[in-house]
Amino acid sequence: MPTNDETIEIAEMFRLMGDPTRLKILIQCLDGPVAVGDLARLTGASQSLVSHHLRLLRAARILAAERRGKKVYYAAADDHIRSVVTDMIDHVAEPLEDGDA
Amino acid sequence: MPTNDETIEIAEMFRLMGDPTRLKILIQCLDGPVAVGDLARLTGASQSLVSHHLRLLRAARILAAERRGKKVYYAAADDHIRSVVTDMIDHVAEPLEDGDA
DNA sequence: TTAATATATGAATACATGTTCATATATTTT
DNA sequence: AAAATATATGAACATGTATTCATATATTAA
Repeated sequence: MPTNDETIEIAEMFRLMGDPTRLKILIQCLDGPVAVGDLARLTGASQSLVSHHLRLLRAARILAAERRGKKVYYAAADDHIRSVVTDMIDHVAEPLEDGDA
Repeated sequence: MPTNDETIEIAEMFRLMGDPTRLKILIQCLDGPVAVGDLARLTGASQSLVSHHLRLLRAARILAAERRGKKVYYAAADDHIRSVVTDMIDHVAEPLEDGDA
């Protein structure tokens, strides 16, 4: 059972994953580093909006940034992030279970 | 890679888990059914607020309700929900990893 | 039926937040 | 140096939402 502070921290991470635009960005970053411009293209969001969201995801250590020349590449911070997201993807992908569990 | 609709659905689940009060409720329901009144006591939130949140969690099939006499008991809907939450708890509990992964 | 307990709901509100627009900063190229 | 490309940031706004308060509904007890 997490402490109160941990619970708030966990909620904060879920909250950040709980916006469709941010989640799309995050999903695109699961398999490897993606440049900001590409994220904008892939998600259909504006460059500005993507940048704003990236700042939040970076601050929460959900994504990690790395600069290569003019471009900045973002990738999932670690395997835990990846597993939480893929777990939820699997959850939604599966058919509904029986109610009498 | 989830479809756009699936992504929105996943974001909605994360969003619901992303509020501290709701997450506290959800965590209390991980190990077994808990009555509404007890959830209010355990989380320190008002009965009304707990009920409002329970409605959202129930509607999203994150929690399942079962009535026994006067009381209504809530529990995590399935193992996927449990694993997503416990995964995140483990993630936060662990020390920071090296950046050169 | 009335009273008591347990939960749910509707309205109102204060606050948070996602998005856009304009602009600033950083990096490379010429 | 200036121009071009890529990303970041600040302000403003419109919308969403967590919470409270009062009240309604459901179930059991007397």
